Amino acid sequence: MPEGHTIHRLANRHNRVLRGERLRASSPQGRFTAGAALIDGRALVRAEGYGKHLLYDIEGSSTLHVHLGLYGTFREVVQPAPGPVGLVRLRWEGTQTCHDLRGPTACELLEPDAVRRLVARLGPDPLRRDADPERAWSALRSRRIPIAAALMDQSVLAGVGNVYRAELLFVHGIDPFLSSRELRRADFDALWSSAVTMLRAGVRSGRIVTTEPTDRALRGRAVGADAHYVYRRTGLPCRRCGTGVRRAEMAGRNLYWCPSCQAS
DNA sequence: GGCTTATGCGCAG
DNA sequence: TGCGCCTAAGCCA
Repeated sequence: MPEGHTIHRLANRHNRVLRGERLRASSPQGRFTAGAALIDGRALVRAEGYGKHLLYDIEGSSTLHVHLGLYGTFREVVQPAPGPVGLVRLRWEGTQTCHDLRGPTACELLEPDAVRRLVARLGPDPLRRDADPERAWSALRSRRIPIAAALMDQSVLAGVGNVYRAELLFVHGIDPFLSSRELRRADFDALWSSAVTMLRAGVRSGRIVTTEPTDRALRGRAVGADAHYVYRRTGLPCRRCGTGVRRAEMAGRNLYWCPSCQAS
């Protein structure tokens, strides 16, 4: 769900089915009534993903900014759509499809200045063609926090969340407690390259599957925890060495790692 | 059907 | 550091 891959997948989807059309907008829940009225009947020029943020360029209006947070979801149904169920912050409708946004952290209209400020505080997004990995590298060098915390910091790297950070560090055998400024350049290059690959795979499939088929307990389709090396596998044997996967809390989030494969 | 947990993040203190 | 947001999947019965 909502790490960068979800956001870019939604942006792609919305560009495909909503772009160019005059869209009806409403807020059945009532928390975005004024904003919805401002974009109602206007055309979507372009949807864009930036890290975990969705930005919608609306013709003749401000930019619609959506952040799903932990709970937010966008659900699409074919028209004619049934009446909204539950707390729908934004219902956005084209002729063919209807999109219901529930539980977002942010759903607001932003002026160009605010959009620039938002983007300015984000690090490079591995899913964007304009991403400059050097910015992430220098951000890591200038900090003195565990690499596992740095990868979650959206001003260092935009789009990576708790699942990808655990899997990225495992795949490259990096100790999550290593100081960000001690990270070797070769390891950074490998991390960045894998982030691009993993996130792109997530955009295609809509799920986070990081394990290679040869590393999976079951052949073929990755199911549940089978899709990951260490994320949410506390106590289970590491797929590479058999050591029990460990869990610790870091900055209020669960961190998972193999103490044997990821030792400094 | 109910309970637990969560892929995020801003804010109070 | 801990809380609040307030959806939905996964698990159990």
